[in-house]
Amino acid sequence: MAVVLPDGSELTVPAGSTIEDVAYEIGPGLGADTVAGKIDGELMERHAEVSDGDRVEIVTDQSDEYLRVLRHSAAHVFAQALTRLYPDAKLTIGPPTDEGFYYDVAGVDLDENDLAAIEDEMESILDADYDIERSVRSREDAARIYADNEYKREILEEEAAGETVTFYEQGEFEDLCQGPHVESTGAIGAVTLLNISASYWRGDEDNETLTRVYGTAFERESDLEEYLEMRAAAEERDHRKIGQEMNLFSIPTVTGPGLPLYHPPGKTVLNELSGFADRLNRENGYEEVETPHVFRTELWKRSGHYENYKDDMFLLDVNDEEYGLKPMNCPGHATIFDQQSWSYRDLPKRYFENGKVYRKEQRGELSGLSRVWSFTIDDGHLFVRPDQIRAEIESVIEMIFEVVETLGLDVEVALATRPEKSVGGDEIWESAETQLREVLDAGSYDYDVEPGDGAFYGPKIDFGFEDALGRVWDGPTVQLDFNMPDRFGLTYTGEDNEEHQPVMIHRALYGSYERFFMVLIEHFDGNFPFWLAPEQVRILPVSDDTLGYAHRVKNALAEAGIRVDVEDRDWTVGRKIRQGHDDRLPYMVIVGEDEADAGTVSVRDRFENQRGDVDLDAFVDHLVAERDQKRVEPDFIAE
RNA sequence: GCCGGGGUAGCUCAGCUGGCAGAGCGAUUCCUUCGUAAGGAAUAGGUCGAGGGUUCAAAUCCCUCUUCCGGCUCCA
Repeated sequence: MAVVLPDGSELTVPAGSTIEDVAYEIGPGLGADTVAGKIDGELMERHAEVSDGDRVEIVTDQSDEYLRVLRHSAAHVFAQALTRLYPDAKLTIGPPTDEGFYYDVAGVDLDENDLAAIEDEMESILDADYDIERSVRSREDAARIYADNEYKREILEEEAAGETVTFYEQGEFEDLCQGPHVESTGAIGAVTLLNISASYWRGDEDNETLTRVYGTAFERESDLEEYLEMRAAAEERDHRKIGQEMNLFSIPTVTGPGLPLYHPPGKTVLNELSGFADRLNRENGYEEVETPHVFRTELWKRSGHYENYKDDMFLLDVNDEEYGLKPMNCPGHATIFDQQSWSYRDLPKRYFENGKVYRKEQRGELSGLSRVWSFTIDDGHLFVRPDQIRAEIESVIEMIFEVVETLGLDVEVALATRPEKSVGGDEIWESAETQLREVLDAGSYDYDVEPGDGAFYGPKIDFGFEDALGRVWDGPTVQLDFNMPDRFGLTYTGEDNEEHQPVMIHRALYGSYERFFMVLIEHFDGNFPFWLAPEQVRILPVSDDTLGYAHRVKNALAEAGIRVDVEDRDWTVGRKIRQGHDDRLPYMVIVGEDEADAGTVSVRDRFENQRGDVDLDAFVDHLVAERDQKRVEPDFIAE
């Protein structure tokens, strides 16, 4: 039989060959270095058998996947150390992740103070350099070994397919595991435990709570140090920290959880964002509407939100009648559409609202601006004929990419399909999902499919952004909805003079302003592009003698619509500059006697570039252009 | 909602094996009028998240609540 190698060539090997055999077939050096392999892209143990036609890739300590293998082994080292210190601990699963590994355990009560001792034990296991050896046992033997561990027995029963299972041994420790692993514990150069939390057995909240310990491992100590420094740097970019430093927003305890307050500088940024969205909406034929924050629950019974999300809504009793704060804007917009009759010639109808919504999310979920109880969606709802669906979705995706590219963000695209809890028939869902998929394919966008992740009323395309710590959050979205128009009885008159049902498209360019703000703060580390910066320019007079000229310069900039202030505190110039950098200003303007006499300014940007003897009008012209073109970085001095 | 860790001056934090509530920054006042990343001095500033308990005595120990953080689960 033959397997296909990464370079596309075919290699003939005897039937029953393993990955390691394939490697030896390629060359004895490679065979000896083989740690694991990939069959059709899936990471496998090096003893795994290959089949005819498989795409086979050899993993050595030079491969990208090696780190994953090493971290899996590090998880075993953790388990070994834990078992030594806590013999009653029951191991469950301990996989590698993108950043490191975790191990879920039961039967122990750990807190963060216990990690240091476990880490010490792990170090000594690395030093001991135990060989990591694979062994094969019968399922009966394995079950006997795990007589006291119901979790491992459950894994044996449900997940181990064959009559035999594999174990990996290192020193006195062994663990049921499919591998692959590194040669010996000494191959793991550096290991650390990061934090401790809870998880549920098999990820089901009805199951027992397990203790999850997160850690990471590297080949070299220097790599670990680099990683820890990176993490520390990422923490510095945390939007909650920067939000405080730049006076953007606060979420005080007294106002209730997840209810952010925007301070003037924060609101300034939000206004710029909504202005940008206004322009895009106007250019794309949207009409702005406005709806109240509270409605009769009757409305959400009609839309289906009440049935699905009643427990997460803020409900009010008003004169013995139930009202609720709006968790979504779409029922309001559908109702507006329903207030008059429409011809097929009127469609598509595109409504838009910066609509504040309220959702009583689970308390443990709230986090800065990324998960909140009150947030504003730049919410658009399109009422379209079936033949208009594709063009409208394409247009929305173009608008989203205009935002993403203007700001230089990285975005992940995902198609989310029908969830378990959903309304509407099979054909409707099928058709909706197919159309979204076709648009994505036609535009040759890279995207993942997330089965079951759609909204209850329809499938959607989600656009995700990473925060400073690499967590992905949903931002922009396009959702196709055949169900809401049905529930609201929406119609238009067709060319045939018959009544037809329009299709609804829900869309948001930012998602929620709150979350998008979080993404921007962390992406730019608070160093907003000029057009977004709360304070765009600060004038620093060298001494009080030039305060008057400083104000004249300020007025000249303010007249051009620049957000500008004069630093008039009794400080040295050095101190003022220091503060200006701490405040993340795009530009500072220093004015002293020389500038006052010449009618010029001295400009300093956030990159510490400076240029003196600058003509004021030329500077203003540049700022206006930089603002209007939404350039990402201050470039007056660079240009 | 679940597990773990936190909440002390406007901000960042120390104090928490019980014994007079602290520092730096910021603010205010005074001195200084300064040329590209922190000039000097003085002063003010606190219901130690809230409530209850133990104690001669609680920021400190115990309980309840609240809120934040890290994960888990959830996310229209």
